[in-house]
Amino acid sequence: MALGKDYRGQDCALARALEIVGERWTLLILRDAFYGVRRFSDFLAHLGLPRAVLSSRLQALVEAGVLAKHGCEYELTERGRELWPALHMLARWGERHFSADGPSRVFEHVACGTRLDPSGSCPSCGGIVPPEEVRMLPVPGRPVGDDPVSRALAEPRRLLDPLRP
Amino acid sequence: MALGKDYRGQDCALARALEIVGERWTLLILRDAFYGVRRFSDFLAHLGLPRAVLSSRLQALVEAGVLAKHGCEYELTERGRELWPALHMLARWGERHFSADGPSRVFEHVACGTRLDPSGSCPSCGGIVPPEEVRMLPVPGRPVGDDPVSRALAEPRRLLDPLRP
DNA sequence: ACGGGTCGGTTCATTGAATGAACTGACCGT
DNA sequence: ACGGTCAGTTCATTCAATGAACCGACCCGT
Repeated sequence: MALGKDYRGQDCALARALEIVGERWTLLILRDAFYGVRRFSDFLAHLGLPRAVLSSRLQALVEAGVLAKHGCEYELTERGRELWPALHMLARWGERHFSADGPSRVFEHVACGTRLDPSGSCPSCGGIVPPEEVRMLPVPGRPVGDDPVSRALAEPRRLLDPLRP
Repeated sequence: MALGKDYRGQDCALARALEIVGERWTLLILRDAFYGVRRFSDFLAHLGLPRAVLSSRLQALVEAGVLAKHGCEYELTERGRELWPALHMLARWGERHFSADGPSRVFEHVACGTRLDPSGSCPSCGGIVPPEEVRMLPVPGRPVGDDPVSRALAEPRRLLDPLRP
């Protein structure tokens, strides 16, 4: 964004949220974090954004308490993990309306194997499923990128499980 | 955002969604649309963004089928109204973590008067409440802007009800 | 019919963020 | 000591955001 990333004068919770996660690339960085990406070079290779931007975004997210830096790994905090339902809803909306080829990944509740509904709830258990209890399953037959992250995400994975052992 | 608003090469529904609603100001414009704002000058006065940016965003949203232009009014389409739960969740997240003074507005289910939970569901009826069935109630004692929209939003309103009669 | 005001934009120069390539320095394994 | 990877920083270039000025259509009162 250009010229001031803030939304001064808006007495509105949405404006506060967008000042943190509303900049270009930020929500995609967080999506990767939910997929288990933790290292600078992995974000870089998978998202293809400029290094300077990634560095700046990670720093801002750590300052906002959304990510925490442990050594050279960035991990979602509780505050960050609470974004999962909103992120999931937004992604399902994009999928319904703008993904010509249908979903590229589906999400299910680990406990019961039921596919989540668009709101992020488990239809059989009821209620929003936290990310630790969600498994992501790639839809087969999709092109797979040639970076290590894309290859790792071609296998089913539980959210938040680190990509590297 | 600068240099390409798209996220090429991401086979991801979230990237598709962000190409539509991920640019600066866009989600705030849509929030105002849920509050009943429909006219160019009302968006302008309430958000305080440059006219050129508002014009460009409204045009893009119409092209994407999120808004529809009727005469000189912009209205949410069904596709646009489906964004409500995601928008609400993001706003509640911002409110929990970054609104020092607590909520400035609260939201209740018109049918039963119950306050919505953070996921946008009605605790007593169960299930996500569509925006037509949500009433917004401003919290008293807040500073009110001096534009017509801010004054109108200082009264309780049902979402999507046009601001002007 | 004319003049003034509002509305819904477009045009334009300036500013600053995003981009991408090059560079730096720490750490590792051999 | 050497080469390679990793995690950034620096820097020139490009392009979107900003804000002010401008423009035409429409309405209203005279």
